[in-house]
Amino acid sequence: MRKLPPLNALKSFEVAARHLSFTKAAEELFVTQAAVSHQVKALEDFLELKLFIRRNRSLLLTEEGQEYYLELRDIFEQLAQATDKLRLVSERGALTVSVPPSFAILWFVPRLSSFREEHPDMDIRIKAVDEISGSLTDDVDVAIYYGDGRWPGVKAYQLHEEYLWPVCSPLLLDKANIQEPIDLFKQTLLHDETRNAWKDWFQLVGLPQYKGDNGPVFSHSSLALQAAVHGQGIALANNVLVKSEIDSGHLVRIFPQALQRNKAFYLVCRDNQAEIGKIATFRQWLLGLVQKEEQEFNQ
Amino acid sequence: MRKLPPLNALKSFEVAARHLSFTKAAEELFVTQAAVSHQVKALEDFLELKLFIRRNRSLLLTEEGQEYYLELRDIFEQLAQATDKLRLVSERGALTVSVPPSFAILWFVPRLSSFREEHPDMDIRIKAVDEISGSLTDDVDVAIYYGDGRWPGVKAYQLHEEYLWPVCSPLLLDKANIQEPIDLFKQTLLHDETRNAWKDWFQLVGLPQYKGDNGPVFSHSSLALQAAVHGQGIALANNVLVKSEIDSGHLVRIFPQALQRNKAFYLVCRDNQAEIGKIATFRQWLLGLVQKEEQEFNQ
DNA sequence: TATTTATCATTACTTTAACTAATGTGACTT
DNA sequence: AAGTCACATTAGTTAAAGTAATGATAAATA
Repeated sequence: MRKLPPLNALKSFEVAARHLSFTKAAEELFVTQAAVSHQVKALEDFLELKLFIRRNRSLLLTEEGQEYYLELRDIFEQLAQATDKLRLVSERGALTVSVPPSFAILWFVPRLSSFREEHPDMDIRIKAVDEISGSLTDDVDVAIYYGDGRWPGVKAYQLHEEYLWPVCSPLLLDKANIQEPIDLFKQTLLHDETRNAWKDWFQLVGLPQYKGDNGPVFSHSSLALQAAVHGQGIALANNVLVKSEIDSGHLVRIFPQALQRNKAFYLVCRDNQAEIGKIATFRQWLLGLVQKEEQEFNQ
Repeated sequence: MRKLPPLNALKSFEVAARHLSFTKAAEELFVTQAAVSHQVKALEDFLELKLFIRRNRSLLLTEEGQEYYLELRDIFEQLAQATDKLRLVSERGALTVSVPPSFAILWFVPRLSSFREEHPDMDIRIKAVDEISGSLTDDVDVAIYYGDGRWPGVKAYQLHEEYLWPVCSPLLLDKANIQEPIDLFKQTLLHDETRNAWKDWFQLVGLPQYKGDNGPVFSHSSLALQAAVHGQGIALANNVLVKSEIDSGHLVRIFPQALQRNKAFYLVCRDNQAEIGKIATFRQWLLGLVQKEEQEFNQ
């Protein structure tokens, strides 16, 4: 039927053309430079034309090579996308979600059983990651990001309205005689890595002179909350993350003032994958759950 | 970088999906059924899902397989096109032209030297073919078709206005005393395989009762003209094909009546290749030449 | 119901394609 | 002039693809 060029040679060519170097291409392909040289030569022999101009220290594409490369790049891109998509259209098999650790522990994992009930065929693989940037990598299908909702190349769906509340354990509240914000000056403040949060809160309640920088700093807000549960001080907690500890009575909210931060947790996926099978299923479940919980809260 | 599926396995899959049969796919790929089976299995293993549902006498695609197949088909189509194009963008290397034999001998080949002069880097490979249908095959880039200009999937450019003229050698005309069309009744008529041409011509000149079916039949009009040159009878000749023999005086036109047939020679190429390098170059030369010759004729 | 047939799967083996290691080549660098 | 960098080449190895033979299954046929 069709007489297609040697496909594996095309792959070598595409990579070599992208790097304009056989040596670098070989690294990317985990083969030797000689292998790339062979493959490119085989392709050139098949096509009966030169794709590269070999200068001694530099490699450049011929006109034909340049044109072919651009088309091949698109073709391989399409192939990669079609293949990605394939993995995601079926309801069976796993979906990998990257989640910030605190959100995972305090909110996401406790709610996962509801997903398993609704979608027993679909497994969720959770990957806790600290760095947002670049966490939507090859092996990750969707992610939870914390931020302002503006990230390039992705679709982001906000989950909750979020605030920061001062919280502490009921025991501490009993014995410490905390009536007004100014009473916190004598207390240990617990910090996570969101900088200046306490300072901003004191500003909010009309105490701008206090920096609120005493007390231990935890790498993750879940650790700060854990410390608060154990009566080690007052934490400034995200309403979403702290919800279950408040519901269970392990922590109490000690003032009505809530600090708004223009940041929230977002469900994030690649722009062009938003509507495909598993990803849409997962999004519907997650956004539905958030909505349901907010309705219950407002009743 | 990207983790692409095994490319050769994709090819086997695409063919198998097209035929819905491993056996037929194997035939197309010139391998055994087992080879296709292995390749498809390897692909399914890589993707971790089934592409086919194997029933005992029938093979069908799973939903995922169907979706993947449709995308792959497009991708391979694009690849084939990009590769074809590549061969044709460069001015170097050959362009293969399929030409009906008579047109080749009488018109095309004699004019080829002008092309070589204008485009010394570009070789023309001529393939004389009798059958128009399907002559624009894999190995042929452009073709000359004879017909009404309507063929699906191709671009067709008409070359000349065409008519049929009665012609014979000057010697025969001398000795045979031919004054009016009715005098041809006593002459040997030479036929090529365009059926009913003489009959139609007699109808044109008001002699519908004569079928004009005596005389030898030649498989190609060039042979009929060759017979006419040797004084063996009167031929009904295409004005384009006979031009050089008339110019040289080997044949003379014996009546002014010209039979119109709504058919002509066309330059034909694949729809989507009309504007690429060599093909456009060749078309410009050919159409330009035709136009120049017609201008000279009209002066 | 038994037999044949068509089609894909599987296994053990062979062939071919891809890759490697070592070395060569030519031009720029120092 | 010696060193280095990057691709080419050659000969030999490894891995992928393919084959041949056989097995399994279910539909078609007798």
